Amino acid sequence: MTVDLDLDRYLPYLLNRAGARIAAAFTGVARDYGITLPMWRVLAVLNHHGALRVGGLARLTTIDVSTLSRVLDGMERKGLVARRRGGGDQRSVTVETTGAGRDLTAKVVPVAHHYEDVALTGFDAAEARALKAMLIRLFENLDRLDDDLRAEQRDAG
Amino acid sequence: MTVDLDLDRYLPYLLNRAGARIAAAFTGVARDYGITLPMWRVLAVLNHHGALRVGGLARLTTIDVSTLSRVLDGMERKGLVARRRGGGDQRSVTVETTGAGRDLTAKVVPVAHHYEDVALTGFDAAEARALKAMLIRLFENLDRLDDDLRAEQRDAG
DNA sequence: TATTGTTATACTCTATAACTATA
DNA sequence: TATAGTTATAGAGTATAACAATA
Repeated sequence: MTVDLDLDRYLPYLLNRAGARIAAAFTGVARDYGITLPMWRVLAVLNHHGALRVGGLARLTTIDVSTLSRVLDGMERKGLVARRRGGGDQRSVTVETTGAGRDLTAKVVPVAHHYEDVALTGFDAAEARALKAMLIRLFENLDRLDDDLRAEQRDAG
Repeated sequence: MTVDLDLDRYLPYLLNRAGARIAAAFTGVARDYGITLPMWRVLAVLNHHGALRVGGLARLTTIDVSTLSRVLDGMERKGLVARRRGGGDQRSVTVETTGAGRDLTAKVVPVAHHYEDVALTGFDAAEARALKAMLIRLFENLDRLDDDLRAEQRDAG
């Protein structure tokens, strides 16, 4: 080891490895149902939160707005979601699932639960809870970091 | 909520969100040093494990072999790594960092540590250890799942 | 015959910026 | 002027399969 970075205990590496594995597994599932992984993320978020504006959907799916716009194009072509302008602010676009979108979601959700169960094999309920709580704290810390970086750039620019 | 999938407690979602955030942050860092995130992953793995064959490097970076082949093309053009054929099996190609690659790694590692510290703000040492241990178990469970799926496909095909 | 790695190809995602419409 | 979303575009990653060389 030339420089001191112990990958086996380096959080971003461990997070990426686990995330890549679970994403790869679910990419296969999504394909079985004729969609991509980002499309499944959109369906899952809409299922949980109901109709959302594009910006909010982008934040909740961690998909960039411009990328999401194209993902939604594809989903509209497949008849899974519908976009409508307005709802107060006429600049905004609200996205909601169609009946077909909800049907597909209902089919995939049990598989999603199964994969989570497999991932958590050997974890007891308390451990699983603790893991999820820590992932949430991690995300919030990084969220704050993002804000700080933006503030620095604003001050510098 | 139409179907029962509580995203706020759904592990793959939480993992993806945290992973996406940390990847976005580190994509910016990598760019500051003139490389991409996958290139940084390659440098970090080579730094930790020493010279590796392409296959092993692909496994340890969670980058597909064919994708990695192109990433390495770019890194060779930048003079960060060198490939050499052989070392026993003449089909294999061994990848190692150059002096410039090691210099760059040495510059990025402190930043990597900083980002880990920020991500773990508010975690005590025991919590951080527990989180990392659980991420490793998670990965191993999914690894086994991957093997099982491959076995099923083999049996089916 | 199977495996290692590269190459071809086509597709998806990503990121920046320019643009339209509205606020 | 600023914001919401789309579109243009170029690039980077991904996946499958075909391929060359070696085992």
